[in-house]
Order: sequence, then C-alpha cells, then structure tokens
Amino acid sequence: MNSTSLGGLTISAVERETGLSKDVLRVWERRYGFPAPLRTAAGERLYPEEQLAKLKLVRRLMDAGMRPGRILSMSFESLNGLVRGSDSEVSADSALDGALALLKAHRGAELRSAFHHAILHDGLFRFLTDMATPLAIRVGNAWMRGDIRIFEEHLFTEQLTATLRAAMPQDSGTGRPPRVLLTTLPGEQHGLGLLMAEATLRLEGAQSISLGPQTPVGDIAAACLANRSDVVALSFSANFPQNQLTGAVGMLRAALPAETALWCGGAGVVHARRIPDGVARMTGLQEIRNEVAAWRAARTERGAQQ
Amino acid sequence: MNSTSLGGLTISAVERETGLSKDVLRVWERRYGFPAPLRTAAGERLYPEEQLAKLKLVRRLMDAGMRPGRILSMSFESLNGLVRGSDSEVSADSALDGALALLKAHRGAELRSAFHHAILHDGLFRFLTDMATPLAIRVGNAWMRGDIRIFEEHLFTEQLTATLRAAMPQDSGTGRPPRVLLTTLPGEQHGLGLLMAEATLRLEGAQSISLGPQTPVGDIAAACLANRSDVVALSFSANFPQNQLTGAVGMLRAALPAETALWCGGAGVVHARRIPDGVARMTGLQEIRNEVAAWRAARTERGAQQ
DNA sequence: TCAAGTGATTTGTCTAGGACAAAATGAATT
DNA sequence: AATTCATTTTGTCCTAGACAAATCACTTGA
Repeated sequence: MNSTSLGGLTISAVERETGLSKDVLRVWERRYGFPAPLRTAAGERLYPEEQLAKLKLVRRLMDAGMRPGRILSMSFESLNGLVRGSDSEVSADSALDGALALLKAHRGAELRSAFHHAILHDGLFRFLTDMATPLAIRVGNAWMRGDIRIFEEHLFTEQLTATLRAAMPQDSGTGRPPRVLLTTLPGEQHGLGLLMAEATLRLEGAQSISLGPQTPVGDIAAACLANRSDVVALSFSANFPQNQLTGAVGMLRAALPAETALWCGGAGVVHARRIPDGVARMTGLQEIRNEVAAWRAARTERGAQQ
Repeated sequence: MNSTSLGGLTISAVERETGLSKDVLRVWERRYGFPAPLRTAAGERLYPEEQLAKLKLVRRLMDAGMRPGRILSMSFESLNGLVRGSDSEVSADSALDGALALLKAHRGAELRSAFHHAILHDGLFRFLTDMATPLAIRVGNAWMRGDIRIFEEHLFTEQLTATLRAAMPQDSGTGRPPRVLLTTLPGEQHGLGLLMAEATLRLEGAQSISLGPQTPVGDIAAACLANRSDVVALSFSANFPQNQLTGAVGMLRAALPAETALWCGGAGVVHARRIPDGVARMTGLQEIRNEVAAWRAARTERGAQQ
C-alpha cells in the first residue's frame, strides 16, 4: 500500500505529486519512452523517485513554455541546466533581497513583520506595486529555477495573504460606485492577484465584493445580476491555461449584460493573444485606478446628459 | 468547447464538478446503467445537467456511507428525500437562520458584521464550534440540494475567510510548543477547515505555521524538517477523494520522522475507511485542544523522566 | 514588415472492455 | 460480543487505437 516501501510510487501518487494526469503519464511512456516505470507483480506501474524528480522538472519547464517532445529525452542534469539558465535577475533591491533571505531562512513571522512595516512606511498601494508584485515575480522565478522549494513558495504566499487580508481596507457600505465583482475562473490556482486587486479597488473607494477564486462562468453571471454589479473583474496568473482564457472570457462577456464592464488583469493576461471585444485588459494595479477613474468620468458625463 | 451550449458537460467537466473520476463514471455506466450520457458526433460522452445534479446527490449520499449499487438506480426525487432525511436540520437556531438569510439576500457586508459580532459576544472558539462549523455544514447541504447557488457558497466562504483572518490570533514568536505545521494535500479544494484549525491552535498558544492549501507530500516532509515541527496537521473537506486519502497519508507518515506526530482532521476524515498507524484522526475542533493537551502532557512526563 | 491563412505535426484526452486489488458485507465460529 | 473467512461489491489499472485541439512552419496578401 505504502508506495515508498515498495521502491516506487503508483501512477495515482505520481499524478497527485506532479499534476500530470494518468493518461498523460501513460501516453508519454508510449510515445517518448519516458517515464519508464518498473512494474509490480500484477503489472502495475511503479515509478522510482528519480523519475518523479525528472517529471517535476519537466512540468516546470512546460509551464515556462517548453514542449514535452523536446525535453523528455534530455537527462535530468540537462533539464536542471535549462531551468537555471532560463532567466536571471540582476537588479539588486535591498528590501526585496532582505525579504527573500527571510523566506529562505523560513522566518515566516519576521517576513510578515517586514511586510507590515513596509505597508506602514510607504502606504498600502506602494507596498503592492513596489514590494508585493516584484517579490511575487522573483519568488515565481526562483521556484522555476529550483532555487526555492515549493513549501517556501507556499510560505511566502501564506504570509503575504495574511498580511493583505489584515490590511485590507473595509468599505462597510460606504463605498462609492462602481460596484465591482471580483473572482477568478475555475482552473486558476493563485488567489494573490485577486487580493491585490481587491485592495486596490477598496483604496479607490469602490464597492468591491470578492467571490474568492474559481467561480464557474454561469455563476459569475448570476452573481453579477444578484449583486447589480457595474463591473466584473477577473484575475489571471501566469499559469492559467491560455487556451481556456479566450473562450471562457468570451462566454462570460456574452452572458453578462452589455452595460456591465468586464475587466481582466494579471500576469496571465499580459501575454494573451487576443481579448474579446468589450473586455478591458489591464497589465498592472495602476491601470485599475485609471480604469476606475475613467468609469466614473464616463458615468458622470452620461448622467449629466440624461 | 462551451459545455452548456452543447447541451451537456464533457466527462472532464463532470469529474471536476463531482469529484468522481473518469474511470468511475465510465464503469458505473457499464455496470449500473447510470449515468447514461448522450454522445457527441465523435462518440464522446455528453452529460446533461440533470444527470450531473443526480450524480452530486449520489456523491453526497456516498459521503454519508451509502453504496453506489444501492442508490444509483433510484430516482432523483427519491435521492433528494434521502438527503433531506439524512441530515436533521430540525434544530432552529436563530443565529444560524439569520446568517443564512443574510447569505441568501447577498448581504455580504452584513453577514461579515454578524460574524464579527458573534466573535465578540461568545469568543472565537465558541464562534468556530457553534456558528462557523454548523453554518458551513448547512451551506454545504443547501448547495447539494440546490437551495443555494454556487456563487452564494463562494460569498459565504469569502466572508468567513475574511472574518477569520482578521480575527486570527497572532503568536508573534511567543507561542509555546508544540510547533505545528498546517496544510492540505493537493486536490483539496477548501481552505476553511485549515483556517479554523489554525485559529484553534493559536488559541491554545501553540506555534502554528500554515503553508496554505495543496502542498505535495514530499514538500510537506521537507517543510517539516526545515521548520523542526513537532506536529504536522492536515485538513480534509468532505469532498476530498477518499481513495487518495489513505495512500497519501501513509506516504506522508513514512516520509516524516517517527517522533513527529501526524494529525488529520475535517469532514473528509470522519468517514475515512482506515487511517494508517501512527496517524491521529480528529473529528472536531475540540479534539485539537485535547490532542495539544495530551501532547504537552506526554512531553512533560518524558522530559521529567529523562 | 507584419497580419492572416493553411497544412503538417505535436500533444492531450477519450474510447472499449478485461482484469484484478482492496474494501465491505454477511455468515460461521470462537 | 469479538474474530475469522468466503463472497460480493467497488474502484483502479491495463492496452492500444482514435481523434480533437493546439502549435509550428510556412505561404500569401496588404
């Protein structure tokens, strides 16, 4: 039952650990000869730890845009070199370096204090743009290169989430328009962008309501109607499957009333090929502020005309 | 691509919505004649919404201990009766009813105020046991029965999460042992249980560190070593795939040092078939308190002997 | 020079039914 | 009551083929 005691992992365990489906694991074996698991007496696949490690590297490189046919035949060491060489950071920012050092030393509480201090010192919005965002990018890159481990990335996310939720401005019903409905689509793994967008909107005095991550398209539309939202805002991380993006956003655009604005933001939307008509794309938190201002200006104007 | 426009959902979509694996969906169809999806021109399964609804009911009843062979042949209405009968919500708790009414009226801010007020009135622990937990169960049941929409469940989760994170006791390095590492396994969708467990541990004065949800087994073990944790605590929602539970927990138990305790809690663990040796199962927040006390007692005793 | 096709290739997911391991049930025994 | 054992039920894994969707490599037209 316990896989490590048997000298390998079952295909279910590998699916859980790597996020690669059983179908993919089997078809890669058939097509590319890797992975090449051992077999139990009953003929079931048994993956050694080394193959699991290589599969995790492959997974990382594929998230960075590589294709399995190219990289599955390479050795573990070559893949490691690829991951390391993929990008380098030369910019030396002392605050960011300090935070990264705390993270690598697993000093979660101190990391949180550093965040808190930065918010008090520079204000929440500057913290978001000058510290949280670049730090998240660095952590993501470091994870891709294998410089930090997954649990360290989790620790970072958790501390930043806790900090942001504690610092989140409460609107307590006093917010002005627009009423914004915030969420992510199903399949989106990261909720940090959502929180940062929510904080920015609240700072602008907008009435923003978050549904949290992973709301199906039909339910976003239903929530928008129930909430009488002026704007629906979606957050996309770099990992979000690009193929789903255009289709799902188009579906949502069609399901929403024409007068409801649809805003998309986050790293996943920067490199998106095409965005459907009637959908705004914003590549940074500053653009949220601009868009809120533009929305208010347009509404005032129209209100004056009517 | 769009599932609803095709008049049904693909097998992947049903797997995602119900948590039933593709293999199970196909073998049920073969053995019991249900589900009986339509087919696309290419011969691929296309599940109508009604069958999805029935599958969700079946899933819920199986979580309550029923077996597929018994219930798959029953009608949607009969199953609905079973679900209604199974959970006795005769208890009319005015606070819970009030909160549920606020949720159904989409008054998120007021719901949050109600939570906040309850915490101030009864204390955080009583709030968790007497309000948050039963309310989460009611919301889950109502969702399964179709009495509330998914976005309403999201709204509930988001408001409760925000409340808990704001009310979370900070340990700021002053915590006493045990040092607890909190997370969930990959595949776990819900993070509320984790937050509630974290709050309980902090109330006990324990040094608890959360990695957030969905940490792979290998990385949990690495984090445990790096953090020198005394205890690793996992949270399982009712939706967590039962088949994976035993295997993954067994793997983790094997990967952790023998002196590190492993605690599993949450609705997903209540009906678990078997828990590996050396793993504690706790079915409520109170048990966390007991277990912390027991851990401290054992440690003092051993310390005195040595 | 860049945008928009077009065909070829790559890649992921689906299908079928058989096989069997693990768990639950029920009956017989201590 | 608690244990054992056989029987049923149930979930997972297997193979290998098929094909849809995404991407690449290339051409065409503005």
